[in-house]
Order: sequence, then structure tokens, then C-alpha cells
Amino acid sequence: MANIRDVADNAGVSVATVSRTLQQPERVSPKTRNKVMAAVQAVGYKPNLMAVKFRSGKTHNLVVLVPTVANVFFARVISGMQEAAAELGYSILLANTLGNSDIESHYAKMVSTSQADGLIQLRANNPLDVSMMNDHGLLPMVNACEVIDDGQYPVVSLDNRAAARAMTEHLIGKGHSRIAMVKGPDSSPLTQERLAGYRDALANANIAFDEKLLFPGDFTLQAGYNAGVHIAALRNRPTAVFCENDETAIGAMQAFKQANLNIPKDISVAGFDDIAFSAFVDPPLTTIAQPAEEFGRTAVTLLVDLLNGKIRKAPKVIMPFELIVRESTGEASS
Amino acid sequence: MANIRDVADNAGVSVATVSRTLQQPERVSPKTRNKVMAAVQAVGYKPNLMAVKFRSGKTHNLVVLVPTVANVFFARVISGMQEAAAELGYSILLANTLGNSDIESHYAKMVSTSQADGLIQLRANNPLDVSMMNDHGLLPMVNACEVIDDGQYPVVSLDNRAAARAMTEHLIGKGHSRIAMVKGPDSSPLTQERLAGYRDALANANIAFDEKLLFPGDFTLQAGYNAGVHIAALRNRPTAVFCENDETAIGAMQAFKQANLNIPKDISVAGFDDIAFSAFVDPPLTTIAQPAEEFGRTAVTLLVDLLNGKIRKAPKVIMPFELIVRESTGEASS
DNA sequence: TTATGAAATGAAAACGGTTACATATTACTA
DNA sequence: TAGTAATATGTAACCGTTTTCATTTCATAA
Repeated sequence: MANIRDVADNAGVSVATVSRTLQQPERVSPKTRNKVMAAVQAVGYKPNLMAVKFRSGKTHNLVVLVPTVANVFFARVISGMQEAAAELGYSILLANTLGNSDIESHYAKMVSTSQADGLIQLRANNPLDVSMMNDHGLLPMVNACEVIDDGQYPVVSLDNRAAARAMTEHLIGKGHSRIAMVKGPDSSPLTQERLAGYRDALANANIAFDEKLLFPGDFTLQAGYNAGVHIAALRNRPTAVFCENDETAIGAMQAFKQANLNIPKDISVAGFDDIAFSAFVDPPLTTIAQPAEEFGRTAVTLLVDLLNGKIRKAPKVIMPFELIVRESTGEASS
Repeated sequence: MANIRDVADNAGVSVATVSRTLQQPERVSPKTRNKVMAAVQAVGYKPNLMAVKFRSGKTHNLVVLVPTVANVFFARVISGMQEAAAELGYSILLANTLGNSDIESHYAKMVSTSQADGLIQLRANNPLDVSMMNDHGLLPMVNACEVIDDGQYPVVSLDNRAAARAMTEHLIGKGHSRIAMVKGPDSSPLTQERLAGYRDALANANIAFDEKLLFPGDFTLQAGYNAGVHIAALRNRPTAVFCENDETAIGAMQAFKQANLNIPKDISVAGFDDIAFSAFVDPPLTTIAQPAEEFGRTAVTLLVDLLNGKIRKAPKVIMPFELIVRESTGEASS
């Protein structure tokens, strides 16, 4: 593989001149510039970026920890990140952690071992251990989407509480008062916030909160299905179910159909996230849309600002949500 | 950030000894080993892996080009890759290309610019241009899943033709003779192969191939929906539809329901891939399952073998498929 | 023409490790 | 105890760039 010295020899100049030609062309005379460019072609030179990044101490890599890339919402966030990163001259190194903290720390350590400049977490369940902290005890990190906000790191999130409240109010507005909720994992901050929003709406409408209407889940289709089976079998069945994400809602819908319940006549179903499938299930799912790509863009921009020292205090960006009413929610029957 | 020299000073040894302690502990005496380890702790040393990788010329990074991580099948493949890579001491750098050849070549160039050792493509539509070739005109690459096999690179794929044939025969076995097919993009080798398998089965059963029963698609829900709308409106409606992937099939199912067609009574629907959603749609989708994780594992193993010079001629690995019969396909009615 | 400053170029020192080679230490053997 | 082999450690070169600083070249003005 040709290196910068080969180019210098071929062009009859010094390596410094070659480097300058490539980095700051305006600092070399047009004549030598041409000679160098020709030599680059001639020897087929491609800079060894490992050497560049090593020497310059800036990798221009950003590690992104994603719980699962299979989640359609995250996939959209990632697209937004990649776009913004490309514009800013950064590469995204995507880590599909699957909630595995070994994988998580393996990739997170890329920052402390100088393989990446910064880190974005799309889920902040497991706080990262100190082994990957830098001298100041903090590493250049941004938390997005699912966030435990301890004020240390910049954060970009949704007002999940307000969104859950809006959805619950939509259901109450349709006359529902027995509204079940299929939760996410209790450890997830999302679960907490969305549950709080749900309770806010109930309280506001003077509907008593009933713990028995809460069902466990983990954001998967299967969990939604399981919850749906339970709900369908209840003696005093709720007339609406608010699921903490769309996968769960779609799983639940399947269970209701198998129990011969009509949606929304017998039971209304609502989700959260507005994944692509939600518009194509039967009936199309009422849900909360989040500006996923914008989440990604914002997180990257924030991280790059942080790396460039343009940020003093950890900012907190709240993204807007939108209630998407489709046909899976309707007037309360019973 | 502490470097190896700081450790050496702190321990009162040379940098070589520190390096050896960390790389091949058995080559240094227990006494100094302890001194060095203590010094590592004391100064908080973390090797600069950028320097290591630069110096050693081996990055132990593998770039994976994924058309879209949002595709649930690909997500499973990626999991398998990450597992195998971790076992072999490699990191996966995931690139969500979105079919954008700029992004594709940006990440592919990580190989020619010494930032990664090898490359895996999950879709081989756009042959990579020469700018990223190495001295021998080839780069360390493995093609997986959707493959144009020109014999140059190792390949891990499914016998798509046999699988499509098996599915078509399943439909024929249920008495269907007017079987529509919703294709993928014509440029995709998958489309070609699956179409060929479909025609094989028809020919074998003495059913005339009818070009009018072919509908364009691009593997998305929306494309399936559009095709479904067309199909539902046909005067001489087919009694079965074979979609080239599950997303497309689910989109088509939605269109059929809106047209008040019963699945499978009025029309049978089959997919391909067996994504998680397919078991949770109504009715559950008949499809072809692929060993997705195994695809990923195999691709990584193959690439690492290639990097280690353990492979002479480009091997071609064919993975097995499985026909999953669920409730979306049934006896032909008319 | 010559002095002067600006612009262009080159020489060489980093960056942080690894490793070949030289040297020092230790452990054996005769 | 001396001689030798094995083991442990140190010295310094090297990987491919960037970048500082010194030097050369060039253009301009006196």
C-alpha cells in the first residue's frame, strides 16, 4: 500500500508538502499542488486513516448504543443520526447491545480507548461503570430517547408523561373509564413516565386508578399478546387498552381477535411510537408519533457541540409528540 | 490521559516491559508483573487502541453494510454477526446504508483506509467501485443474504429458488392455480431467484405462467398494500398471492381486508422471511423461515478465515430454509 | 541591484504503542 | 567456581501521518 512518502518521492517534494496539499491546498503553490495530485494518482495513494486519527487524536467516530436495531423506532432514530453525522464529518459506529452489558461496555470503551470521540445512548437503563470514565469522571456522552436524567449529561427526550396523558385523555374523551395499561419493563424510565401521564389523566377526570388494570410487558409482540389474552378473559373487561408501544399493542390486538373481540367496538387499543406497521394492521392503530429522525439528528448535533466545547451546562431538549388517531380506538361500548 | 511511558516510569521499568506485561504476561517475571499491574492501576492507564491498531496494522474491525437495520430479518442477522465477532475478538461496525451509495462507499472505504480489516455486504446490488479495491484488485469481503455471485467473493446465501418453489408448490397443493406474485425490486437478485422458483413450480404443475399476475414491489409495507389494492380489484382475481417478503405480504393483507376479502377463504397470502410480526398478524402468515442468526455467524466466520488466509477459493455456503405454514393460506375457493 | 518581508517548502520531532535486537540477570551443569 | 544456557529486561527503531520550526524562494520596494 502506497504511503505518503511514496507520493513525496514520486512528486519530488517532501512529505510535509504532500500532507499540506491534501489538508490545506491553499497553502501550497498551484504548481506543486498539481505535481502532488498527479503523484497521488500515479501511486494510488490512500491515506491510512488509522494513522491520521492516531496522530491527530481525533477519530471522528461516534459510538451509538442501541438496545436493539430491530426496533423500528430506533431504526429511524439511527437514520437521522447517520444523516447528521455525515454532514458534520463524523462516522457512526452502531452497537446493537441487546441489553447485554458486556456488549455495551465493549463498545462504550471505544471512547476511553481513543477509538471514538463520543457516545450516544438510546437507552440509559444501566449506568456505565467508572472504568470508562475519562479524567474528569465524565465521558462525552448524550442520552437520547429513554433517559434517566441526572443532570450530568445532555439529554434529548420526549415528554412521555404529557404524551401518555394526551392519549389517555383521548380515550377518556371517547367515554372510556376502565382503561387498562400494558406497561414496559418497570426498570425503564419510559414506563414510569408514561404511567404517570396515564394517572394524571385519570385523576384529572376523576377516574379512580385501579392497579388491577396494569399489565406487565417488555415492549415485545409476545408480551402484548400475553397481556391481551389476560385482558380478554377478565370478567369486568376494560373497554380500552393503552399499550406503551406499538409492538405491544399489535400483540394485544391479535389476542383480542382470537378471543372474538371487535376492535374498537368491543375494546379500543392504543399504542405508542407510530412504527410503520401500525398503519397497516387491522384496524390501523391509534398511537403517538415521535419525530424519530429528529431525535437522532439532535443527539448527534448535541454530542458534536459537546466535543467542540460549545456546551457549558448539560442541556435538555424535549421533542414534540403527535397524537395519531386511527381506527383502533372508538366510543366506549359498555 | 496516562500513556505507557507513565506506567513505565511509575513502575520503574521500560516501556517494553510494560507492553509485554500486558500482551504476554508469561514472558515477564511475576515480580515485575505485579509492579507493572500496580502502576497501571496507579496512573489509570488505558492503552490507546488507535495507536495499537495503527502500529499493528490490524484493526480487528469488520464493517457490515446493511441496506436497512429496520428490516427485522437483517436485525437478526446482525445479532448473529455480533455474537460470532465477539467470540473471535472482532468488533462490528454497522453501517445503515439505506441504499445510498454515498454512505455505502463511505463505510466501505474504511477497509481501504485501514480503519477496518474486512467487509460484509448484506445486499450486493451495487457493486463497489474500484476506488476501494486493494492492491490485488480484491478486498476482504463476504457477501451474504442477497448475493450476486460472481465467484470472486465468499458467499453465504439461501437457495431462494428452491424456497420460492416450495412455497409455490404448497399453494398449488392447496388447489390454487391462479397465483399472483408481488416481487421485490427487479434489480435484486432475490427477485430473480424467487421468481424463477415460482416459475419452476408452475411449470412442474403444468400451470401456464401469466405475466399479468406479477406485481412490482420493493419489500415495503406500502408496496404490498398498493399491490393488494390492484389485486383485489381484478375481475379474474387470483386465489393466492405469494409476496417476496413478509412486509409486503402484511401490506397486501391490509388491502384485502379493506376490500372485504377474507383471508384465506377468498384469497391466500404467503410471505417470505418469517419476521416476528408475521406470527401476530391476523391471520398469522404462512412464510419461509431463514436461519438469520446463523447467516450472520457464518458470514463473520468466513470473513475472519479469509483475513487469516485460511481460505483459498471463494466458498459458497447455502443455508437451509423452512416452510412455515400458518393460517393465511388455505384451500382454493373458486 | 539589493534589502525586506511574505510565501513556499523541507527537516525532523512528535503521537503511543510494538518488537527486533542487545544486554543483563539468573539458573544450571560440570 | 567457572562456564553456559535460559530467562528477563532495556534500547531504540518503526508504523504513517501531522506540525513546528528553520530555511529557501520569490516578489516587491527602495
